[in-house]
Amino acid sequence: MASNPQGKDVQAYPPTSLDFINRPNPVEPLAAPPKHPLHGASHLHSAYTHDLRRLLLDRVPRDAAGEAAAKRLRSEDEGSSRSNGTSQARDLPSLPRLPVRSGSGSKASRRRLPPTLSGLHQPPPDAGLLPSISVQHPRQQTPDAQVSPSEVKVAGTSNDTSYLERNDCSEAEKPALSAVKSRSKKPAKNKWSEQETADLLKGVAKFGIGSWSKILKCEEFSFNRRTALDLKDRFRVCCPEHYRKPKAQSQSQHDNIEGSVNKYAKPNDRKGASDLARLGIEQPFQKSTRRSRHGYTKEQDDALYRGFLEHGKSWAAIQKDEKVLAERTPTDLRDRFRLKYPKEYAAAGLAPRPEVFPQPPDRGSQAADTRDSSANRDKSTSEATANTDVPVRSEQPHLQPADSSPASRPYDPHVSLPNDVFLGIPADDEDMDTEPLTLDRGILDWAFETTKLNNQESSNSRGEYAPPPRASGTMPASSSSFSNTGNASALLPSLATITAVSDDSEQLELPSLMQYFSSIEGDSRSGGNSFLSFEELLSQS
DNA sequence: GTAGGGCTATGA
DNA sequence: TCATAGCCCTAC
Repeated sequence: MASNPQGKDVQAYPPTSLDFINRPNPVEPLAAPPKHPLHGASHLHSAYTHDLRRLLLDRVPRDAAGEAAAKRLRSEDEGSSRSNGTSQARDLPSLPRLPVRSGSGSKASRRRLPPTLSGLHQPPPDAGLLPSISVQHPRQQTPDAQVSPSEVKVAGTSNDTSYLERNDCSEAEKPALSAVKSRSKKPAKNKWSEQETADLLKGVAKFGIGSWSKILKCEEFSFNRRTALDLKDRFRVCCPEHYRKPKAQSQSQHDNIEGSVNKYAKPNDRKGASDLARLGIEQPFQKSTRRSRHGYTKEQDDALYRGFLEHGKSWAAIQKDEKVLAERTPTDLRDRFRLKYPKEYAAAGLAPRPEVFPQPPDRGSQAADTRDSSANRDKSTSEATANTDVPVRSEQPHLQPADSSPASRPYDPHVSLPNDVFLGIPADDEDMDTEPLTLDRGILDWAFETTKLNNQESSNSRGEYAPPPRASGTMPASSSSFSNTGNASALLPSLATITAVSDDSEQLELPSLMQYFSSIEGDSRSGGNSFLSFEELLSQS
């Protein structure tokens, strides 16, 4: 802590964005002086130098509010020097004010999010100007790389929620995750074009109803990011009369099917015989040879369980032994038992059922990779299930799998929630009242690993924060390391804990992304206590 | 015959 | 459009 000529303490580092964030709430001032978010050194918020204040005012856009603030400052300066000559007013910065909810009298005690955490899973608004911290594929920033404004905009408004698709969270964290997901997960509509529909119908004419994957893979036809499921759904809309004859015994169900078709299908979505003829489809569609589905009765389930107790996993023996299961194949029985009694199934040393989430090429990026990783995940969950004797599927019925879902994709810092609560992008204040912000757990891995590293390495005995190795240039893979490091999950606060902060003065202190940026930029100061200020970030861009 | 894992019908 | 679960394919 240095001293200015007036003898007052000033902070020993340029103000970072987090300093502005941690400015006391004008509604509910902090009882304790704020600390630096990285090394915990206290600094007085009222100790900004006059030069800094002038600098900040120069940076503030000279809109009406900015002019008013400048005028206010000037008048305060003059007034204070005229009146008592004290430097108190001079030392109080007149920074841009935090937004204060109008008419918030009754909500003045509204809980404030720990600002250090609230934006960590979000890139800065101009993230495209900064080097990638992607886990697996860091973006190659060439010196002449130009980022168009539209690209930055896309990064800031993406609907991608991959950073939310995690299944390694605790039960307490799930509500928070689902809340954010429900807020941000809104995939864009991908309407079927006439050409796509024509290709679909031709494909059905060629391969038959139900061969959706074959149609999808056939190079003869082209589809815009469709899955086999999409093809089936589209065909059901276009040709309901060809798709799965409704159950004869239930006229109401038949009505429902027709009703649902009419509900969603526009008149020109329905394809009649004339439409098919125009596409060169003269023959009726080949029906699927697939057996129709039959739900299991309680009697069948009981018989299956009984048979398993007697014959173990000899499904054929069970099928022969239980009359009520005569219509099922041994594999059917295996499938049902796997689903209905996962615990017993795992106890028999069998792998749990794989979870399938078909994705179009672009949504899943690389289908082959998805499947490979999905298989790996299944193996790992199988081992976990066998070891813990806990049915994985029944424990996590609503979670997307980590690998086949977007969760498996690397953490992408260029994907963010549409609002940044502290970097100036307008935020929906009402949402903030009811929905917690979430933090990508990968950052916690990193924090934990870094802390551990600092404790181990005596070279940094002053306890200073050490940035990640510059050579890697990547953030640590989050899901695997976190789920496998029980220590990390034990030492770090759960998401629920973070979002449930009730004491306004409590703020978790985690390493800043700014620090990381400075390290991968090769800043020689990165090992010390210097941090990139706004000025430096702007100048580097 | 069984296991692993993919495909797709069904209904919301 | 999606989640669920019954059905299916293939390797061993």
